[in-house]
Amino acid sequence: MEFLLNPDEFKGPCNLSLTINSGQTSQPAWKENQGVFSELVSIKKEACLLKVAQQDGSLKINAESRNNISEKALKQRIRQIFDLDFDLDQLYDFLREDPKLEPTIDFCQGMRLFIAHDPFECIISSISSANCSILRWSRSIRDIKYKWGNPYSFGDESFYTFPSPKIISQLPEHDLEEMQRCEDHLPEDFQFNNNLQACGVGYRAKYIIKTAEMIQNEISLHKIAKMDYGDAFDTILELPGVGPKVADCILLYGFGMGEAFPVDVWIKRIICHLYFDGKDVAVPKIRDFGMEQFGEYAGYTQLYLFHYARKSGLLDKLTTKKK
DNA sequence: TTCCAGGTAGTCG
DNA sequence: CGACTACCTGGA
Repeated sequence: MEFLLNPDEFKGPCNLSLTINSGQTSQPAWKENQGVFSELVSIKKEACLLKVAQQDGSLKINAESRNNISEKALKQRIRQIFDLDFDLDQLYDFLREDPKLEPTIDFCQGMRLFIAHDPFECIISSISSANCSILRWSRSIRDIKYKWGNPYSFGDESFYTFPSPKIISQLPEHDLEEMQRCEDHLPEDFQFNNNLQACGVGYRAKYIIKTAEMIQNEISLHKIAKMDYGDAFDTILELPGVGPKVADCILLYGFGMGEAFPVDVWIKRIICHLYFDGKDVAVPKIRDFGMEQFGEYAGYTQLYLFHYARKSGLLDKLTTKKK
């Protein structure tokens, strides 16, 4: 199935590449080939290979699946993933009211939240991203999918689903545990690599396993999606490896809760520079400030400020000045 | 080679 | 509460 999603079907501009490549921690960037972005996405429980490309202001959508999917369900999913129901022009009106935020508009024209297509994958990605580079956690997620996800082939391309909470919860944590579970007689120099730590997640392996177990047994993602932001925040904070920053990333990029204001060290530096005269203010205070100051636009403001700071050279200035 | 980035959990006051 | 530090790993 192939069709165009025209600009009159969503609110404000949409820059696909900017949205997908802005380093949001919910999911690794989608596979790109000559401007076409592809990913295996579940639509009404049906595995579907989505291909999305920018065509002027429109989005060109191509979808393949074993069984038929209605165009309506497909469109709905696309709107959700790229946050197309959010009115960017309204955001720009808001940003223009603050001279400190106004410059971000030009740098981020058309950039939207890139909402995770799989909330569980988003949670594991976010835990893996804590204290870690984008390159490293993206690799880990890729390895996890490759090792334990279900493969789907479309033409000559292969994609893997992200494994379920049940599967992750039962994985060996590291080499030693994998060795202990193995009853076969193996050569002396056998390399154990079917464990989580072998995917480069480091000490987060135990958090990931325990989190998967809790999601499997006691915490319903379905319910979190329906909670208000405050309750959802308190609930996912219970997951091991999830602190305030990761919780806000999950709620923003995984569940589309726009009032979340994830504060990492970069955002802290940017906010201290812009709003506190370069003074060092503690992270929890920055979070309070952001939520109070930016309200329902806190999430987008965080996204825009970060991208703006990176592209304008402000970020470099803040690191070398070390303040 | 050593050093360092970068959130969370744990400990201590 | 706030301040401090260990934690895996990969890139400088």
